Amino acid sequence: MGRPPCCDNGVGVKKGPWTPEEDIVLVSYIQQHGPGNWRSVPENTGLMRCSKSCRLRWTNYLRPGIKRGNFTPHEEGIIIHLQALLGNKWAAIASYLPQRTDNDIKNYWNTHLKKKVKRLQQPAADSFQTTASNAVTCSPNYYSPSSSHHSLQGMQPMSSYPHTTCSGGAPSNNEAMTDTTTGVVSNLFQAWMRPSPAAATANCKIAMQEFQEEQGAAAAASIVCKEQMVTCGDVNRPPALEMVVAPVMGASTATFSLLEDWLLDDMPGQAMDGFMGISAGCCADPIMF
DNA sequence: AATCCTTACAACCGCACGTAG
DNA sequence: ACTACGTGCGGTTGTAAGGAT
Repeated sequence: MGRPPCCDNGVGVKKGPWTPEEDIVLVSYIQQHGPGNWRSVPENTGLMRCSKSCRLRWTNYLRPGIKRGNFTPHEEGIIIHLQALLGNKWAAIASYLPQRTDNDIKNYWNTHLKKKVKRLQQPAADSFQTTASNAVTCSPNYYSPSSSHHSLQGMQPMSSYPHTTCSGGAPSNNEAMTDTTTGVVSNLFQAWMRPSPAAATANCKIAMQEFQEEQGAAAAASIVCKEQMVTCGDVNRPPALEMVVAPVMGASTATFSLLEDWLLDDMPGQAMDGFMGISAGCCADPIMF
């Protein structure tokens, strides 16, 4: 189509870090006119910036409601789970953490979490529960409904992820996933976030049904949801929902229980408590939320 | 104290999609 | 149907700050 590169590759376009003065100009303009029509922003404000740069500065830094600073263990857990489920779909992941930008999450993953996960997976590689069909066992955990800490409870993406288009960019390791499958995975993820195990199971089954309708029974058989009674010390925990997501996840090799073990290891008591809603050391097995 | 290396994060780049004309 | 534009997204780069030597 021969679209010219970006806007404003012309002479006099400023690059590099934004100054406070530029920020003020941009924010005050957006306060008056609202975000959008970015092409007109440099023209109307006199900013020597490309429209794209203005948009990025706003969405990644100046936009109200953005949380800055360290990621909490809870946020880390969400990112790790979602990255394993969805791959490098940062915008989709960011939709579950409305206070964080996709850029923030992407940077945090690249600089912190990727290394951590890799470090974890390396020594434990032999214990991966992979089957001949390259199945990956995921153990999403149960969020205790009685706990005020089940932080994922009720959490929904800001936008309806299954309808989000995944455009552009280099192929991720989950590229083989179809849009439908991505939606199903998202539905499953939401399903096991349900506060009550019954609701979680029900939602998972619904997601399964949808998948079956669209992909056929054989494909649907690759996703197994089951209930599981878990005894943890002297505590009888409600049925946990366990998903086995196999071909759906393709080459993804993350084992959630390992990730969770890492989270347990890494998290000091109170953060742990906030994340899991239970005390550490209760279970040697995959953690029950 | 100076230099080199590593880390963290802001910003840029290029591509793809949706849509209005 | 085609084109141009506006925007979103993911990957990559640039750079400042802190740490190691």
